Amino acid sequence: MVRLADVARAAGVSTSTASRALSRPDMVAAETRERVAKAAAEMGFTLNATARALTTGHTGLVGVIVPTLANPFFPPIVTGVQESLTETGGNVLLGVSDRSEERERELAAQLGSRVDGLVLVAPVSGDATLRELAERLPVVTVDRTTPGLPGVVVDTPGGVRELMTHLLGLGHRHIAYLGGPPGSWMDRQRTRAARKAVEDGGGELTVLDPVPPQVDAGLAAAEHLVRRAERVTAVMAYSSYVLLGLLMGLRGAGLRVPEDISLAASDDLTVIGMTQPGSTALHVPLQEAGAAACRLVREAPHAGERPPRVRVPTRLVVRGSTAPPPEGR
Amino acid sequence: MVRLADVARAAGVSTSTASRALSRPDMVAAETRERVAKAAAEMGFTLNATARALTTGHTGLVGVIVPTLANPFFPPIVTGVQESLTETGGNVLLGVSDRSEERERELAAQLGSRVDGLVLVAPVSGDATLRELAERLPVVTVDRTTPGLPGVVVDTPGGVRELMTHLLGLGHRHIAYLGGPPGSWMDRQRTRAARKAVEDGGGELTVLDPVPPQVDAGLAAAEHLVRRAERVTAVMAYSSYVLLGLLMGLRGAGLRVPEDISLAASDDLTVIGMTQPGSTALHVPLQEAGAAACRLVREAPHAGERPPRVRVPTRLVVRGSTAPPPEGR
DNA sequence: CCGGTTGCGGCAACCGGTTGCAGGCAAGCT
DNA sequence: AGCTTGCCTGCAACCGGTTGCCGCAACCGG
Repeated sequence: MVRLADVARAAGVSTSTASRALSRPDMVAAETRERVAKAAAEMGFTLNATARALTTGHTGLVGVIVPTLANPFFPPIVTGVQESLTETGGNVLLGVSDRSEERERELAAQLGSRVDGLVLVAPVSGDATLRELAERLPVVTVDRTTPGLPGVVVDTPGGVRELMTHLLGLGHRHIAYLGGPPGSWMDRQRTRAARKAVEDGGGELTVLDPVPPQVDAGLAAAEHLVRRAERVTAVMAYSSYVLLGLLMGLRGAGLRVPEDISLAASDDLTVIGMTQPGSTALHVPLQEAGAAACRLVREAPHAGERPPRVRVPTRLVVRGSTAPPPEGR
Repeated sequence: MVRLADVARAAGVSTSTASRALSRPDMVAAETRERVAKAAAEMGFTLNATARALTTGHTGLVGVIVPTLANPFFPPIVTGVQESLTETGGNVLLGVSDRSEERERELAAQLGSRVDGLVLVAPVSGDATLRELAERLPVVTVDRTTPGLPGVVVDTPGGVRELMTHLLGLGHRHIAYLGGPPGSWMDRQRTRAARKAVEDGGGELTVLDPVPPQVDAGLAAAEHLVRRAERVTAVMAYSSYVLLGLLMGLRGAGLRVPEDISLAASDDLTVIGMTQPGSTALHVPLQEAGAAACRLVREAPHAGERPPRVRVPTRLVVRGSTAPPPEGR
């Protein structure tokens, strides 16, 4: 392994000069700089990032701890961080917590001494633990807030409102929300936002029983819906998978989408844009959320009295599954 | 930031002893060891991974470079590496190449000096570039082989054979393969394997025009299929999305799955297990592939004359979408 | 009772860079 | 011409651990 000292010798300068020639070019005469650069290139030299990190105190790495990569919700967040980091040559040090608090803590400890900051996505640890962690290095949470810590959240309530406004604008008055997962905090948020938006718009919201995020759940709900189809003219499903089931089930019962009934989802997995017709959905800008988190980490205001909060807006993607209700409804 | 020297002082020993007490416990008297451990715990001390890496020469990190995280194919591979690494307290340093050769090279250079080895997933760089890289640190490719380098590949041809054998065993004789993406090397592999398996089994394979991995493509193909439905009794689609389209399209045309026609896919995205009935598919053990790659990297035989190759077998998951053909076919 | 082991702990060099400080030199100023 | 100024460069300390080697003390057997 060729070291900086070797390059320096080859270029006939001291290691300090070689170091400066490579990392602070403006501090070195042009001619010297080029001699060093040439020698480095010829010898295939790269600065050793570890050694560099040791002296400078920062590594250029950001740790990202996610619950899992199996849920399509999380990879885009990682991508967002990575992308934002690329601008400055940084990289992502990944941790997967499997939603275990112990593992999360362990990962934070492991990564802590290698990174410039930590992005915790939907962390399971308690507020106190997180705050303690934040005393040692910059920490930002995503999709969760902790008093005293900077955080990034997606404005789902705002998005739900926009989606409902879209449906109301098309003329729908009887709208159903098929929510879930049962008992989830997020679901309550969505339900509340949906109800308020629909009622403010002069409509009526039917809140169906919450279901798990699976296609069968949508199929079952479709059956249930068919009976009340003469009243409900539009359905918002909270999950793309559920929407898929709904779509299949309603079709199976002979209903047309969107002519007889409109469908929309409050997330936007790839598959949903590929149905026929494409389904209207709430695009959740997870990648931007990741990038925002990365920026917050690097601005590194550690813990402050008014930690910065970023709320990233969703975007309504109108595809073919929503249309005005049938005549006379 | 509390350093080892501080702990040592608090415990009344030298830093060397403190170091050994923490990293090589058996070299130190039990009583001393405990005194150090206690001091470390009280002061909230953690060994600085960067400094440690500098002296020991290994970091405990493995770099994983993937083309993207947006394709559901790749995250499981990363998870596999991560999981295999967890056993020894290692972590994953992630790179996303966006399928750009330049970016890939850049990432390899950046990560190279921070990791103990590199897992390149479906790399786009040429063989020569990869071999050159492998001279500097252990490199393993996944889903691609390069002469002289260790690699992990998924045995898709073997899987396709198994899937076809399953269909033949059910009694199907006229089977169609709906492949793609057009022009892909992998598709040719699958086509060849499928043809051989079906013909060996006394059946007849219809190779449909390759399509892009999208639901609409499946819908369109379904229409096409309906006309020849009296001949073909089973279809293997190369992509879950395509299968989904097929399923919708065939149902729309009044055919029942699996009573009238059997469907199967040669990959196994989450959504496919959630159709009604669940779809038979070839489970591709991406996570195991990642874990295998990680093991290879750490055995670190660098480049050798007979670099180790791991071929991970697929697993046929029989769900409800395949059944014997209708009577008399 | 003595020399030889054995076990434990400390000294100091080292990993591969970075950086504060000071010296050397040439150009600029009076 | 003499002195200041400013630009480059080198010296050496340092980042935070690890580890080869040596010394010391206790313990062993003869």
